[in-house]
Amino acid sequence: MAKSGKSQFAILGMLALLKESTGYDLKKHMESSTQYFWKETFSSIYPVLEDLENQKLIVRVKEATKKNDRKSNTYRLTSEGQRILEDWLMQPAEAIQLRNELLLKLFFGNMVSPDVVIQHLEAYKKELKAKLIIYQENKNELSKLNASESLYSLITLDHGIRHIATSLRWCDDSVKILKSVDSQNIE
Amino acid sequence: MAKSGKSQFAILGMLALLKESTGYDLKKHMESSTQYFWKETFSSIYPVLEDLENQKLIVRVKEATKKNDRKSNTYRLTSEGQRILEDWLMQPAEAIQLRNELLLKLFFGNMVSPDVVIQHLEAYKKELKAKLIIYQENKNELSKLNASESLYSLITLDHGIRHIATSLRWCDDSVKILKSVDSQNIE
DNA sequence: CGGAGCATGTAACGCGTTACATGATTCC
DNA sequence: GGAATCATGTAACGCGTTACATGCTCCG
Repeated sequence: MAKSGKSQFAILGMLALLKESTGYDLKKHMESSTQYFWKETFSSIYPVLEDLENQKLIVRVKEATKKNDRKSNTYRLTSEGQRILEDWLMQPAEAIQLRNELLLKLFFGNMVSPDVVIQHLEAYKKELKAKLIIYQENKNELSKLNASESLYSLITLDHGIRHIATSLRWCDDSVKILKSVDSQNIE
Repeated sequence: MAKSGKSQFAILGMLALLKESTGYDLKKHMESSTQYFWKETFSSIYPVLEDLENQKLIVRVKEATKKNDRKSNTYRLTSEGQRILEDWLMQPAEAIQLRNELLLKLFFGNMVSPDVVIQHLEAYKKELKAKLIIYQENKNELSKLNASESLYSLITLDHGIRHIATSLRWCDDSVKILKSVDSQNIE
């Protein structure tokens, strides 16, 4: 019953990292670390947490007893939860199948003016640049920690940074191509 | 009623490209062109086609009359469909929010042996290499056409190829890092 | 004759997202 | 006092995926 999927493992993993956490805090930490490849909403976190508790994969170490500190539920992994998490970590990851609306629009680019396509690319560039700044900041922060703590965060973050750089170059090159084609048509 | 979302536009766009097509053929063409950033299943295509017809965005130009050629329905865009498609093409594309299971597993990499992580990366590399070959073949095919026909296909395909190349390099570099860390711990 | 490919659909399910709803606490 | 943040949840919806179900035709 209730959610099953991958959210479960994302939450389990995050809980393992934090040792102890509330649902709220789990989300905050995801926002500052996994946000670019994994997000959860409160609407999935709380039911999943309940589910996980029912499955004995996590335990509530602090109850929301109406009048204690901040009416928050704090959870911790059980050894069974630890085992399930490790099992999942060892399974091969399923290939992602993305739906990229920008690429879909570009693919149909000949149905509109090249200017429209160029505008889409420019807007995308803007997004990418903003993201790049954030990622670079994150990277700087992580670099201050010792390697054993930040190793895997840095590897995943590096993935993001490299892909942004690649996208940025692709945007620039594509815009150039479109502009040159456009000017040829005008002549 | 029935599907709305983006599938609608993907199908509308593909129909515009093909001028006339059956649902089956639409899917075949997507498989050989947009598959790496957009896919549709028969279970979505047929209901969407019905929906689109009800909305007068497409018309059935050949009916499946039990005993005509192959009992297939052939559709074509209406001018209204053309308009709706162009409207959508001009709207800014929504940012994709991906869920990348591989990255999630890597992020939690310190909970398992580095070998497990390396295996994930190697498996991913294998996938990427297989894809790269297909994309490169597609690119060769497209290069034979004249530029105006293949321009946008090449741009989107190029996006895929570049990102694969980037991922491949990232995998290699990450494996190297993990192996060096691993050997340090053994000492 | 048999298998691959053509062709169309339905039903159920999974599962994430959005909107809705509430209330305490901290800080300015 | 009021905004921002902490904190938790429910209900409905959207919408894609999987499994199921069927039948023709072309080719060897």
